[in-house]
Amino acid sequence: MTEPTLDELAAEVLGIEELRDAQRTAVEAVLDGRDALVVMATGAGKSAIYQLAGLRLAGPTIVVSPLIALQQDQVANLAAASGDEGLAVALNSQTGVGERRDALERLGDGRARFVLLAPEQLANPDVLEDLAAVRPALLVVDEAHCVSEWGHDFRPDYLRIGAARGRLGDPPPTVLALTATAAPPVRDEIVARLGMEDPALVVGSFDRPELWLEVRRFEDEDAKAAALLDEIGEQEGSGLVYVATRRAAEELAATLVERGVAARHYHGGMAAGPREEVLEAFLDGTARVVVATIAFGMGVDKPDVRFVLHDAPSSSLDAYFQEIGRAGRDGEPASAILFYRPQDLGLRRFQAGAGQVDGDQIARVATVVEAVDEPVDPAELAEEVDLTASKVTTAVGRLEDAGAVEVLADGRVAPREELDDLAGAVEAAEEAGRHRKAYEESRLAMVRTYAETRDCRREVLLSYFGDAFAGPCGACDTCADGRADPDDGERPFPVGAAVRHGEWGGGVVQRYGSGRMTVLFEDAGYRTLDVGLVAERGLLTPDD
DNA sequence: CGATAATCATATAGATGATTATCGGTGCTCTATT
Repeated sequence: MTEPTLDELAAEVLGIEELRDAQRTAVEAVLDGRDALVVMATGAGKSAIYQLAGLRLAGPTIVVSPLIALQQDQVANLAAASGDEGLAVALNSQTGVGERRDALERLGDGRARFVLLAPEQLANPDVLEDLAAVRPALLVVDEAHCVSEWGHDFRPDYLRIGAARGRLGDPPPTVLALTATAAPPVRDEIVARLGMEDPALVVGSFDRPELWLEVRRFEDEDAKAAALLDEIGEQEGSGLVYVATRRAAEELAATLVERGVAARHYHGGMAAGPREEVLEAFLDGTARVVVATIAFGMGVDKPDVRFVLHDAPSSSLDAYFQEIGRAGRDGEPASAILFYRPQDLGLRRFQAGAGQVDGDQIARVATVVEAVDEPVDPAELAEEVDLTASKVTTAVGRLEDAGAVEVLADGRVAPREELDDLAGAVEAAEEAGRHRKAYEESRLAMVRTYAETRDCRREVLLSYFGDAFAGPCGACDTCADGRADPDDGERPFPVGAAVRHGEWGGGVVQRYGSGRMTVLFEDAGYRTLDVGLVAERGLLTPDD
């Protein structure tokens, strides 16, 4: 009996008529036992990659997914596509004891091929042991940008997936990371944190030509609010409005309802019931507009979203691109308009910089870890040093970055040799914190660049993701206004060139525009320099 | 960082402006109660 080909498997089990090249490349890499990072636009069939690879591999596939709702969707999708109700199972805090035992049994004897879970599950040594026992062949990290976006303070178990992998078998399972949005430094971090070795990098096209890109600038808050309301009134079809606070979501939705717009609000402070209800209403068109915080969106696959408006800039272009990417998935024209006030970057700066700890707090945590003979539980640590759990998490993360402590698979914190020099370790941890902050600042600066550019917006956006798109695109406000400056020529280094700066170290040229060039430095993040000055003063030299 | 709520000072009773304090976004899991 011959094995079915990938195409046959895709057609018969998953109902996929034709595999795209990128999908095939990624599946084949994984089947060869090679780690892979796939960056592909939403809707391009990322799930099919792990599904196909998983069906072909000898052992079961573990899929790490950030939300329980997404895990349930995936379980249901696999069941529906294959007609096999139990092909995929989920493990989470809501799984009962019997259900859990049954799931593991099915994974063990091959009746179930996929298990969906959140990274927090991998922090539980018992779960890890149970999973290792079914000899998984593949570890998939879906929405892999969460490693970088959430791991540092919000959901630290995202940073522990790499360590968990090592306990899932010998040799450990192949790692497949999937995401729709990841600029080069985010990709590098995913690869490093997941401990991927020589990964195959599969990057699809980022451009979404059906999206109209526009930024409207305001100085006055009231003027901005009025313009936003008018725009929502004029837009036709379904749309999303992203706001920065829960309160703004509720207030704007209420104002829209007063004006006769079928609008609802959505944010993370709502109970599960109402949240689900709003999502349903948006999907079936009962709610034409949803006003939401960043809580809304992951896994929302509605093809006919006609507009995504932003009342405030996002914290990064990665986040912005993901949010506007929810429009126009049917390929029909859709609008992405940012209502921009420079002051609004302040709130995002705060939000991106949250989870900062000072030297004293780091020192207190380090002292306790150093003083205790055995690994410490973070909860005890929090009590001992009188800090909140999240502060302790951040402090531990910084110390870990500095190589001074180690977080074990069960979450306990153990000192490393470097901690003997307490002052030195604390200083290194503070430095790691400053580094992180500078990086976040530079990402926010790129949002500012996008908002304030007079060049083609599509070019700014795509170059951020390392795409060599050269404007004008003809589908953004600057191109339409004829403002987009044709590139005036002087390019001391080509895009993609490795350069070195006296203060900021090594970096890579990202893009040119309006007489300025953007360089992504390894240590200092994104920086924009004047091309004339670079040439005149020799600010940059070729590297390697 | 910036918007807003709370408090204070003034200087004589109700309100205005100045200063200070607080808040702001994403979810999992475990535990204790209804």
